[in-house]
Amino acid sequence: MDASTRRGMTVVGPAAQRAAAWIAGCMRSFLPPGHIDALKLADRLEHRQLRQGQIIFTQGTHPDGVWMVRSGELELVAGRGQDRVVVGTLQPCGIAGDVPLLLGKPAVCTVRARTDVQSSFLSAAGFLATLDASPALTRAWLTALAHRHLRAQEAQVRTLHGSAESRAAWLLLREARDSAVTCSQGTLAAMLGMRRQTMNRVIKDFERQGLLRVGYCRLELLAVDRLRQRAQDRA
Amino acid sequence: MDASTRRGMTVVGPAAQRAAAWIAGCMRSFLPPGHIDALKLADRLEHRQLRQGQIIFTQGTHPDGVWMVRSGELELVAGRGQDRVVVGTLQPCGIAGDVPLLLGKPAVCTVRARTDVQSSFLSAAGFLATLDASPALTRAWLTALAHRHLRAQEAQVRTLHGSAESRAAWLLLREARDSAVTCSQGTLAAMLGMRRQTMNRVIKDFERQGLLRVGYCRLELLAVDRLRQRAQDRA
DNA sequence: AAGGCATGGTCAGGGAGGTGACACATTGGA
DNA sequence: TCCAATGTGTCACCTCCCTGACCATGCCTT
Repeated sequence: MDASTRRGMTVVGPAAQRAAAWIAGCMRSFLPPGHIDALKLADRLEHRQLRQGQIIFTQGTHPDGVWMVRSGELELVAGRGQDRVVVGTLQPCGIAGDVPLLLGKPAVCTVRARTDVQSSFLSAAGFLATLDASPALTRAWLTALAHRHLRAQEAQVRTLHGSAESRAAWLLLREARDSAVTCSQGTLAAMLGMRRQTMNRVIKDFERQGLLRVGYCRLELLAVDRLRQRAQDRA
Repeated sequence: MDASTRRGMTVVGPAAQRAAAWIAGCMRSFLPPGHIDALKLADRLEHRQLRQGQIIFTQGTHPDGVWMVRSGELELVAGRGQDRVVVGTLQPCGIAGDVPLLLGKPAVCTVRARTDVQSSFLSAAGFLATLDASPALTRAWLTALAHRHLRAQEAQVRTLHGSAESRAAWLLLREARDSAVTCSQGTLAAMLGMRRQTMNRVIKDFERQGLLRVGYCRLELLAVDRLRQRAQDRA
């Protein structure tokens, strides 16, 4: 924890300023540009590094704060073993833990670091205090949550119907960063409620058709346009 | 439209007061009790009656306001024909249209009145102005949206896995009002991404086992506890 | 270098659910 | 009162995906 974050609200250290700049970047579409309130939030943040595989909170428990992803990826998991379902992933600027805190209910998902993750942590008290202190941030948070909700609804529409091929193509396009998807085929399957074997069959078909290249825990998308077409067939 | 809603913010008519009481009831878990801001919102509301089957906005268009359900049921639909998917339903206190307005994006679902519906309508401008004017209401709205988001995530977890039986049992429990589900079997099937025939098979099985009674566009749940058990088998 | 563990690749068999079809019931409006 | 639209009930067929199994490969730790 940076000493400058201890000095209170009036004096703001360089770490907090960097954090504020990052937050403003994250919420650039949700906050009036250059709004000073980002600093109020940045001041309460605490940097946290997560190792790959680390679990930050578990299904059925109350998170003790909010995590905001700065780099790396988190995944939201429900169930275990054969019934493991990956409800979603959080890439940079993603937020975890706020919904259970707002509702005072235990989390419905376990949140796990898929890669090493740099994150900003905001304690439960700090989170609620920030919302009370800054209407502009509350409004921005509302918009950010609306964004996540829309994404979840889209996912539901896509996972309810369509062949394994079309759903897989859609998922790959959604999960890609720089035309590459970096997670195991088993995890991809768990995002669509299908089995590893089925996902592997689809992926190898795609590879044979030159749509992508397969590596270890890595898929490189070679023909995004043709994949997009596959995603729309029999939607 | 009530004349009293035209008199401005200072004088509040009885209709607005009734609306405020209703809103306070809806958001009782989200707003500090007795908070005066409910009146600010109630003052902008306009009563709207919807006939069964009426569509209030369509997938791909921009809603011109926010609808809040006072009685009856709305359904959120995506796709058409064979690919029709029912993403969710809104029962009393449900809200439609706010997410697209907040994001400035077109709606991903068509919203349709499943029954005759009494609703309160809030224009787009009124909605945004209300959020700007009342931090407490913004905060309440954030919590209400968190609630919907949690519900959507639960739905996704349940629809990704499990047999037709367990998913159907879960859905019936969720959609029931007073131990009865009032919609067609086709619509129930569309909520789970399955076919009418499959849903019918499951329902008739349930009926043979005494779990429910089948009517025209109506299912009466007779053994909620045993249904709940069915919902957990092979989750 | 070696071992353990996670992941990738593949196959045969079986079953759950989709497909298309048809008859009948119910509802609500002309 | 009749008719069209919508919903219910059921069937035979067939496809797609799950199941369980097995081995190969890549990665990390010791």
